[in-house]
Amino acid sequence: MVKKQIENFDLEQICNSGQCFRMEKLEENKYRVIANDRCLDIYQKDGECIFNCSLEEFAEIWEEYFDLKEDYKFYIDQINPKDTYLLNAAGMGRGIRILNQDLWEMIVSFLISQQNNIVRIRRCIQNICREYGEEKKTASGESYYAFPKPDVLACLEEDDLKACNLGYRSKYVVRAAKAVVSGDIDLQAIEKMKYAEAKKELLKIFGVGIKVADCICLFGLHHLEAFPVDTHINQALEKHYKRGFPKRRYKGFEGILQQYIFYYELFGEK
DNA sequence: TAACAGGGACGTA
DNA sequence: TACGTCCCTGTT
Repeated sequence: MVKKQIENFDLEQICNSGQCFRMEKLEENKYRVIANDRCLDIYQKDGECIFNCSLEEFAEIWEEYFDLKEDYKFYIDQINPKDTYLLNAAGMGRGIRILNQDLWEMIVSFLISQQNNIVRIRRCIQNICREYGEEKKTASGESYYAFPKPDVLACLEEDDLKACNLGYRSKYVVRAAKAVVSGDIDLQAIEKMKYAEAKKELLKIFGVGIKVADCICLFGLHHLEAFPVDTHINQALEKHYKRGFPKRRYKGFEGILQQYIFYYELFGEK
């Protein structure tokens, strides 16, 4: 067990921020996340956090995963004091962090996300993991499923994932898996690229458009300058930034602010 | 019951 | 650049 006091870290907010589809609230103050082929339970109350793992595992895996070495207050402090909308948004979503998630998992997750709602995205991914992911056990003997690797999904027919509720997105995922296995898409190479180049490469994947590519860059590659624009963000920008969002002022961490805006639009009181 | 929208992207014009 | 279409589910 690892006990920590952490600023700007709220699991409920991260859960609802729509960047991670394999994190769930088990009960009040208790959360579970599956990532890196591992399953972790976390207790959080009033800023105090208890990670149910060894100190070694925390240092090697989860500190990085939850981006805990980054100082988010530093970014929030740079918000224009006159921009009350953004201040309010960041004030409400200040516990959000951009997780360091697996690139392949993010590609699949956001292929599925298009024209889809969060509840169903979660279920789709759950179905895929149960059907094609490796079964694992927690220390206490509970079983869970890892995210299926590309080579497993590459063996499928294009429509096979319709059984997992993906609908027309099934062929996107299967084709992406085949592209990774064939070498047409080189994940390790993409991980070394800068934002612009990585985005360009991701756009080659069938089913990946600009918005999805930006989501993958932000959540799967930790390019904090990626600023995904979906319908919600678009509405917010039209309402509050008629002259455009001041990306120059916030160069290099626009993606963090995007998350505050997104979260505020979904959960903030109007 | 039917219609509609939901964190888009593709193909065609 | 614009528009119809793709699949499924929960909501109205």
